[in-house]
Amino acid sequence: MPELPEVEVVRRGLSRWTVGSTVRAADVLHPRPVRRHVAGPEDFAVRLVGARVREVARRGKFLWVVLDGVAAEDDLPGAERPGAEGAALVVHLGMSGQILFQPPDAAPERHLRVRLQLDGGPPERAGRELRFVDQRMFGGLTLAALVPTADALPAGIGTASAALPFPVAHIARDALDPHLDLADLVRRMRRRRTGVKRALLDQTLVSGVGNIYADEALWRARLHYDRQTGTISPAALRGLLGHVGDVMTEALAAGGTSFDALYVNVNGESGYFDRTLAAYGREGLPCPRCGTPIRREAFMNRSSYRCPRCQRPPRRPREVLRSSVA
DNA sequence: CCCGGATCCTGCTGGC
DNA sequence: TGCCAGCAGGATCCGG
Repeated sequence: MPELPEVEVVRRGLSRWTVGSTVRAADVLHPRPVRRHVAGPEDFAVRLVGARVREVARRGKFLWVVLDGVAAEDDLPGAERPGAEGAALVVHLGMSGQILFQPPDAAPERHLRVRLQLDGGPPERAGRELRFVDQRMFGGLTLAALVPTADALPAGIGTASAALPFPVAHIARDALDPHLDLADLVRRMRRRRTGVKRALLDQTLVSGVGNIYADEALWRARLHYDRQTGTISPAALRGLLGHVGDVMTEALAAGGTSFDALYVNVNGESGYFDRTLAAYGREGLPCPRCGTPIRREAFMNRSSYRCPRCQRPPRRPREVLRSSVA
């Protein structure tokens, strides 16, 4: 389940393998992963051929490959926006997406969806092809124009440009972005009339946080997932966001220590970092802080893990009281 | 505009 | 042994 740290590991691998290379051929084996490319799989493949990789950037869980020489850039989504310039291949891993580099004659993976043949680039990487493998196909690839952001700061990690791909333009700066405006984020979170975990998972407030790291940060902050954001002090919210950054930084370091930075195990065990998790996936196991068994609860059509002692439910879990009285 | 629930996908697991 | 419900969970869409 790729969240920010896993996606950043993939970004670094992609960058090392592809910067400077040119797409010789593109092959879409299943239409679904390119569904966001409204012009269709054929258009997607045709336009990529001849494109050259300039850099690989990331914001939250979105990756994009900045490309030179994409045919008919003026037709790409977002190209009509004022100041739009250039093109990018946008990659989202969804739940089960992987980027792999393989010899072209290697047996196709069971869930191989898209393959790109590359020419040039780093000499020691020559001859490999890029493969997008995705079992559940929640993720995908698309081509889009780069559009200006509201300010002149770099748009994301790995880019010096202030432009974002059109489909990424609504995504907030992520928890590890040095240009994240923490005070503004705290203000916006407190204005929301919703639970704190919902707010953490809202990619338009702060991006990159998924179910695992949300639960871990809430455990560290001793907060229940359903605490209304407006009832949490600014200092406590800053503390929570500090834990979000810490847990992701630690996870990224653990991913970086593994043998092959390109391999992210998204279907099986999380690998190195999962031994460090305090709450997520630990139903019935003792809380590392107080020993109380961790509880799993259904929340937002998924699971939340918390310590029932360290993370007490709010006194007024919802706003139901107010509306029913009124 | 804001909020929250439904939806899309496939494969695995566990209960009966 | 087979069948089916439940679960995994990203982003997006849509109704209130």
